[in-house]
Amino acid sequence: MAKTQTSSFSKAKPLPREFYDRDPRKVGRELLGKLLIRKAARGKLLVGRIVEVEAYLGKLDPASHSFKGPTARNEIMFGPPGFAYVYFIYGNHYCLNVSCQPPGIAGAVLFRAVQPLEGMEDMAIARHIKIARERDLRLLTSGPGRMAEAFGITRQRDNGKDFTSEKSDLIIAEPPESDYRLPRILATKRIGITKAADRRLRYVLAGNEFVSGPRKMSQ
DNA sequence: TACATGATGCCCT
DNA sequence: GGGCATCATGTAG
Repeated sequence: MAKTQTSSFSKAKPLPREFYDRDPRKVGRELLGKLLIRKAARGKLLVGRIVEVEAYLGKLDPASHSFKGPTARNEIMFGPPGFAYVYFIYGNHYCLNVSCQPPGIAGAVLFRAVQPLEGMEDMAIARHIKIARERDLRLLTSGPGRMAEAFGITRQRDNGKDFTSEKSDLIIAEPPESDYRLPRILATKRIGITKAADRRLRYVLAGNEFVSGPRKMSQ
């Protein structure tokens, strides 16, 4: 592990708006392997490789928050693609999504887990946990609520943020070239929903340690 | 104004 | 594997 003075991720450029201007199923699959980057205070970075996402298909999808049409909470999903939709759930947790498809058409991809690559110390502080061994790293970002907490995501701070702006402190970028080869992608049922529960709209990187919940095809 | 619900995680068996 | 904390939001009244 070579320690570098400046992060190899500091020059990462956000993916363009067009990337998100498509069906959430396509966006979700293609987000796997990409980097979620939070530019924190004093030039510090939090970086994770996206390993698990779920697609939500707006008015075509009873499980989507936007199924019944726009409200104050979900309006971001009805706006332009590439913006953060953050919601609070179960009285405890925030979950991070990115809006997809053109204005007027709701759709989103939920980020469920990333593999931490940089800023693990700060993530551990944000999560209020200690990392004693390698396998504890899972506790940082495996699961949507954990991941959001590790990255300091809140609705107040991040809802409506533009993932595609160079000025944004929350972006998604292509990993540096040659650094990574994409594994196989598995499509499984989504987690924790009751409506449209049989649709395989959860996408995970096969065999990745940091995927939350089932890592194989369920039935 | 009241109430039911939930795209979760943690702790206890 | 199961129970539960805890509150923003939507919907009904």
